[in-house]
This record gives sequence, structure tokens and C-alpha cells, in this order.
Amino acid sequence: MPELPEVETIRRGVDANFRGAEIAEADVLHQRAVRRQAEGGEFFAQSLAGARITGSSRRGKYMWLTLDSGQALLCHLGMSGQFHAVTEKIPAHRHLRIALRFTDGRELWFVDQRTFGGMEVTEMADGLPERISHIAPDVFDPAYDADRAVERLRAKRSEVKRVLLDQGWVSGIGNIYADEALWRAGLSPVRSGHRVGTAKAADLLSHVTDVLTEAVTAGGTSFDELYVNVNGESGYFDRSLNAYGRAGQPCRRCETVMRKRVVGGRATHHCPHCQR
DNA sequence: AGACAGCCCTGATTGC
DNA sequence: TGCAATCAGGGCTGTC
Repeated sequence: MPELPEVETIRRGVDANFRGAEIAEADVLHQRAVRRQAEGGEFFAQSLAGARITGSSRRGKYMWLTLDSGQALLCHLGMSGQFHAVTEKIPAHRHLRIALRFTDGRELWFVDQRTFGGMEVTEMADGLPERISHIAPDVFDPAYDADRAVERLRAKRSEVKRVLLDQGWVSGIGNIYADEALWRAGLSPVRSGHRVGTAKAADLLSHVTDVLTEAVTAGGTSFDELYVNVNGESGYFDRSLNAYGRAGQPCRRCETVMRKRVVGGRATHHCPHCQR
């Protein structure tokens, strides 16, 4: 499940391999992958033909490739999206949705089993693709304001786990790293945002930053073949998980049996004793 | 306006 | 054995 660390790992891989490369052709094999493109799949393909990739960036779980046309190729991996760098002639992947063919003969494949992900060509506005102006800065963004984030968290009456998954105040946190940050902070996932003190909220956000930083260093978290980097390699942060997937096992801090429950419609793993 | 349920989707797993 | 129900979940949409 790609969250910020996985998206960042993939962005780096795509950038290292394809910055400066010129797209000859974009082949859309599944229309759902371009459903966000209001102008349609034809527009998508036409906008990319002949475009050169000049760089890449990311906000939260969205990444984009900047193009010499001034536009951006905006990508969201959804639940199962992957990019594969293809340098030799191989049969199409079973879940290949979009193939970018480059003038040097290489291809960049967007593979997505569950089709929650997608791509679109969009205009840039103030250094950001227009379509994601509603996505808040993530904790690594120079525009991220920690004090303001603390206040916004404390203004919410929802359960703090729900709040962490909301991309509108701070982005990039998904289900896995939300559970990890809450465990590290010793905070119950169902505590209301407005019942989290200022110092505790700041503590939680610093744990968010730490866990995301460590996960980027580890190349992300892989449970199965649904997350690999652009070269097909897995991340190894799953070995460092203290909460996610540990229901029924002893808490690594207090030995209490970890529990699983549903919060905000998402599986939530927590220690009922030391997360308060 | 903020909160939240519902929906999209495939494949592995579980249940009868 | 086979089919159906369940689960995984990011983010957009519609409703209150």
C-alpha cells in the first residue's frame, strides 16, 4: 500500500532513470487509469507525445513529472499502483494500464492491479499541479507549518486516527504509518483531536516525521508484490513495524496483547494498555 | 462547513 | 469442489 515513503522511493527511481528522456508515445491500456483526465484519454496521450521529462516532485502521496511543455504528469498510485522501468522486450504485465514509450527505446510502465490509481496531464500553478491544490503540504514540505498543524489537529472533534488519514491538513499519512505514529506517541487512535494536548499533538507530529523518514531510508514497506520500486525491489521497513499487523502479538513496549479494531473504516492496530 | 458513509476495484482468503 | 462472502484501502462524491 503506497504511502508517502513508497511514493518517494518510486519518484526517486523514476527520476534517476527517466529525467531528460523524451516520450515518443503514451499507450493507455485501461481507461480507468486516466479517468481523472477531464479532457479524456486522447488528450492525455496527445499531451505526452513528444514531451521531455525535466524533473519530478511529490506532495503527500501524489507525485508528478514535470514536462518541457510546462505541464505536469500527475500520478497517484492508489492501492496497488507501480512503475516499472522496462529496458528490454518483455511480455506486457497482466495489470499494465499505461505504457510510456521513450524515444531511446525504453518504456515506463504504470501497473495497477486494483485500478485505484491513475495519471493525468495537468497545468502547473505556483509550483503545484492545479489538481492537487486541496492537498495539504506533507511534513517534509518547506511550506509545512508544524505549529499550525498542531492547532488544526486540536480543532478537530474526530478520532485522531481519522484525522491523521485526512490529507487536507497534513498529507502523506496512510493507514500503516498512522498506526505506527500513534503507537510511538502512546496515543489512543480513538481519542478526539480536541482532547489531545498541545505538547502531545506536537509529539505525535514529530513521530509522524520520524517514522516517515525512517521508512524512506528503508525504501518503504513491502508486504507482498503490490509494492516494489521502479526496479522491482521490495522495501524492508516492514521489519520495523511496531503496530501495523501485530494484533494478537505482545506490545514491544509493555507486553500487552495488541488489538485490531476498525476506526474510520480502516483496520487499526494498537496497544490497549500503553496507548491512551 | 465539517463529518462521514458509500463507492470504485481485483485477488487472496475464508466460509458454507 | 465450488461458489459466494469478506477483506484490503485512498480519495472522491454526495448527503446531512
